[in-house]
Amino acid sequence: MNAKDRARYEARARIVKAMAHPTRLFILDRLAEQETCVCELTEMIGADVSTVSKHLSVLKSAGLIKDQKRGVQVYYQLRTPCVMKVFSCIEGVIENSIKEQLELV
Amino acid sequence: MNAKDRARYEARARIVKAMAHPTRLFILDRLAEQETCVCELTEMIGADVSTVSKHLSVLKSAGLIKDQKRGVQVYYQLRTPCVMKVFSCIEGVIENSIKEQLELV
DNA sequence: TACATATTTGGCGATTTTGCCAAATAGAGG
DNA sequence: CCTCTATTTGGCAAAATCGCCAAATATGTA
Repeated sequence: MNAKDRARYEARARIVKAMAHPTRLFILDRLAEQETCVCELTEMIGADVSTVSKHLSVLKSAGLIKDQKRGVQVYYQLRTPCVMKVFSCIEGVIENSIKEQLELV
Repeated sequence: MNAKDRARYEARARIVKAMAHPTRLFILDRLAEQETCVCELTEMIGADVSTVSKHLSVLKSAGLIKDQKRGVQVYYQLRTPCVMKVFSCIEGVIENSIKEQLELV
């Protein structure tokens, strides 16, 4: 594997890593449905605001979401809808695993 | 967010985390093309065999790949082809980011 | 200006991840 | 049985991630 390929996989990994957390997956799921402000997300998630804010900043630096300030509040939006396709793939993997475990019994 | 939802996002995150490493993304990419043995992957990646083996075990426990022993060698295969869709989504995110950076200039 | 609310940032301890080495395990062939 | 090759596992130190608290910042309002 040459340097160029290595760089490509690292770039991809940066984005996948940004998604690799239950709270961040929840945020993406929610934003796919509708844009939401930090305070609302914080309430839904039930963690410290600073924690939620940091998760948002991870998603934003990865280019997955964008923000828009309105008054005192900051609304976050999904930048690309294809994130949902990723979810359906993941669900497929989970279903496969469950099926297989049933077959073993 | 209730306990059931929380569990669902954690299950998803386990799988996304399994993909969240450049070497593991490379392995998935390669296996999508053709099944490959550990020794071959190790050579392509250029890391210690034990390192590659551990990466493979991460992908396997997540249910993303499966192995098949043939003689002394172990061949790994993709368990679901939809991983490639994830890649195309990721590429889209990367392209969006690049476009936007160009617009800023 | 002073105050209240919303959000981000700095920092810290705790946990997890990563990659290498060394050692253990497994199968093929002499 | 012994040896060689392929692979996995145990263990450890370095690096990254996580979540909370405290403090800083920003904005709307009295």
